[in-house]
Amino acid sequence: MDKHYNAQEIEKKWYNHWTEKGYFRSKPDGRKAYSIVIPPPNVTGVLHMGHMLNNTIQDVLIRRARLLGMNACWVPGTDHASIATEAKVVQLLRERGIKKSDISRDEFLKYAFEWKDKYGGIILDQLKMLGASCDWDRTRFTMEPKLSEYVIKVFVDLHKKGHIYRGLRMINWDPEAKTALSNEEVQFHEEDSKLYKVRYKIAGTEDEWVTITTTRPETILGDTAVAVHPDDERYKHLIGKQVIVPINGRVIPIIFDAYVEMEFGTGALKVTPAHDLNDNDLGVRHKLQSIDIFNDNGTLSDLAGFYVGMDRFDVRKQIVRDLKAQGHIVAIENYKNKVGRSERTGAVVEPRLKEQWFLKMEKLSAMALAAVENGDVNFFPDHMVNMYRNWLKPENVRDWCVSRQLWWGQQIPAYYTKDGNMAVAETAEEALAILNRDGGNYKAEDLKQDEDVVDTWFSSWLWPIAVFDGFENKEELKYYYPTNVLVTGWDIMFFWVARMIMAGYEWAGELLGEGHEVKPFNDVYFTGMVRDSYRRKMSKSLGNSPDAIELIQKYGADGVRYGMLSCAAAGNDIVFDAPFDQKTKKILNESKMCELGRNFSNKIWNAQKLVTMWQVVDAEPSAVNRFAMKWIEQKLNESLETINAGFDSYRLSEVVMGMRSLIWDDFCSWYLEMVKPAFGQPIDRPTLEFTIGIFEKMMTLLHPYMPFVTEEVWSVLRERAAGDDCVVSKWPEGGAFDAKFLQSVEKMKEVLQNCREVRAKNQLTEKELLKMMVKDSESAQNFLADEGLKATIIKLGYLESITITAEEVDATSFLAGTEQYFLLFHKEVNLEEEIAKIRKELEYLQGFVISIGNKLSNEKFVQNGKPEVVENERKKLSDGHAKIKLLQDELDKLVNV
RNA sequence: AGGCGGUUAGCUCAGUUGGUAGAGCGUCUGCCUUACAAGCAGAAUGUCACUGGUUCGAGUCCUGUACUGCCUACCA
Repeated sequence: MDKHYNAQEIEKKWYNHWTEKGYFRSKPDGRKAYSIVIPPPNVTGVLHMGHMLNNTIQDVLIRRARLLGMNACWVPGTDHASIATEAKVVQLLRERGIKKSDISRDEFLKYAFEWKDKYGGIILDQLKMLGASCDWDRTRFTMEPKLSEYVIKVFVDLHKKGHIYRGLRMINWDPEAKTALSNEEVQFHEEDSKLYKVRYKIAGTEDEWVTITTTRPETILGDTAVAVHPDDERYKHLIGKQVIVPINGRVIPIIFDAYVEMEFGTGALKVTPAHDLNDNDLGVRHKLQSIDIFNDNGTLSDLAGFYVGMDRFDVRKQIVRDLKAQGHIVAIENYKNKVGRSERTGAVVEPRLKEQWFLKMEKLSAMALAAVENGDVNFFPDHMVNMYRNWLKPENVRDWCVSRQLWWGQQIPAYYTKDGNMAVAETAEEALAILNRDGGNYKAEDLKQDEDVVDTWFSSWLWPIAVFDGFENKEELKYYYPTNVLVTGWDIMFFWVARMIMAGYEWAGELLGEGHEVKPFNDVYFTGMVRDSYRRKMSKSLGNSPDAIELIQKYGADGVRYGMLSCAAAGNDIVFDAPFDQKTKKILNESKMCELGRNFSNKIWNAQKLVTMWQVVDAEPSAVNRFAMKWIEQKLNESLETINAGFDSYRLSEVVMGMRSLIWDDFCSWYLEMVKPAFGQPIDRPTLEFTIGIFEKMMTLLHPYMPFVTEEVWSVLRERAAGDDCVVSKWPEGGAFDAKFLQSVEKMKEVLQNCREVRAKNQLTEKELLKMMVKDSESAQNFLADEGLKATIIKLGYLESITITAEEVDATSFLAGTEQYFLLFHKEVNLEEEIAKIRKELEYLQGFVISIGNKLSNEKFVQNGKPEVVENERKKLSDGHAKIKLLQDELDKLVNV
């Protein structure tokens, strides 16, 4: 028989079995629903560590709900990820020699869908390898016809309600993708750059100058003012003066505005309203002209007048040379500043004034903030509320730019006429009707639909409603909505979580009517980021993420799941321990954490092997077995309380570690050793039956975390009828346990550990049976009164007998609780070592007793402390004194030898 | 600049209403003992960052400091 558990074969077998049986399918019925919607991964994405963490957590929660008898429904799907996917398709076409600008929108979409059909869904198959128990029949896609319909519907609805408007605003422009971006899609990072000090001549003078400071000399051509602080003594004489812009010679005013910081650079600032957010504000305040000197692709436009058609970064180099040649450069300094780059394309973002569609956020964000602040939606960990609040408070909220100059996405349902009229409607026909309602006489061919599409998040914010077709099917929505929990990374708290809450409050009420909850989920579980050993966020671009599939192949899905979850407290980043190859600097597909998971699978599988290979005999259980059964049942009941409480508060890593300890330490190392028959001997039937029953319960408990190995073990523990599978077994009911009894077993373990230590030190094998003597005392009498416990000590300690004695015993001794134990064997004891050990223990105990004595002699403690705490301290004190006496006697005895 | 975290064993981290600290890994010792060497048995290890306070009592609550991570904004 194999010594090692083989995860690969077994996992595949069981996943197929589960799906064939349809265990993951969910339809509304009389049971209580437990629903989760997956954070849809990018349709063309591949599984990475973040997904694994995220989806394992969701699977754990869903599987447990299923075991608890709820109607568990986990809805999978993918996101069309407009900008990311479009960027990929553009690149793919470029490789084939096709330029996006050369093909039509329809042709482009054809290619894009080809790409989607080819690569879309890979990630869903990978989730299956991980064991994700999604209802695959419900798989959705954010750009499928139905979901797109809903997007258009809500766009029109928001427009009707007056929340959506079109306006000329400063937006973030991605010159690579040639689209606007929302603020959230721009990432600022510190980069090395230069600070240029450039002097502008004051108009009407021969040799008077103002020196401004800039990081972007190429925008000089768009300057329409120079600004200084009104209190700046250096520039007071310039009131009413003008300066001449270098290169193009435009004459522009000097303006005074408190926005300027006197201490920075030269205290003078060039103002380019078209290309900087703050400059734009200045421009508005001082009614300055705004000159857009860039084309959409980042080259200079005709309006720049110079360097037309050159790329902005080439222009920066060239214009510096030219300024230098003309004597305008005063200084160039090295400087670090934060540069905004497009999250998707990495291009440096260009702030520009553009006509875009915006969604007013004032009302929506207030609703979303209230929902979390009043506890309607709960965050785990709860301190995430602070981050959320900070983002959503009114002064930080800006209107959401929802239009994107892309093709891959839902096209904005706005229709324009040549003479400047516009209507927003779900279809062109409706738009035509609206336009003609007030006496217009337009024909269908006169209308042109807006070229832009909506932001991806404008479709994903509907996800919890849309996946249940809530806009048309109220029954499913009523049953599954609100979903129980959303599991996602905190990095998309604003992109997505907040916006789903907004959408819920905006539409769920209308759809469901009075009396139904409108929030999209009860709880939000924020996972941390997965980082590498240098604490960098794992990402594809850094190449510092291990290959998820290879990890699964190496350690089994169970192993990887265990590894990730055992160190993933909610909200905490997890440092994944995959090592780097020192030579190649490449990350290896190895992990100690996952190895532990694999080892755990193996341990369980071996325990199963032991239990199933026993011969059985019809007989009464021995005292030891009766004791062992009583103990493990109560131990399980005790653990179950912590496990359930842990689940309810999403302490998933604590729960799995508790389970490991229960199964490995208590069940395997203690219980199985207690009931294990001697080699070649059979086990009595009641004990075997009971053991299998307990084993099954443990498999059910662990199943959410390690679904495959538990199913495998479940299947071989006994003959099974069809449909009797671990995945649909019943979560164990709790039961009573006697804390005092459990405590006495812990003490028994302590006695046995001491025995083992003595054996280890004296090289005594287990074959050598020892006699144990216990010094007579009330507690010793009580402790050993349990015949089962006594028999267990004899069995596991490899003892010949245990005797309570009042006589002096000359043998190796140890303390457990307040009793003194002696082990008799024929080898010499090492006196010095023994004395040193006792002295050390005495020292510790004396300090311990003194500190407790101080506490108890403190009247305030005795008066104010809780009675049970005080009582406990008294017990500790008297036990301490008793122990000290025993040790002191022992020490005296040894010293006097 | 504003906000939020973190600082506990060599490493990664738990520590849920305040009662002198835990796990796993790693290290060390002894074992290929018939379920398991992916294992078994045992051992060692801490001024709980620093400071002041509240309290009978502080890793835990409050003040401040240092270091560190992240988020948001600004940095011409």
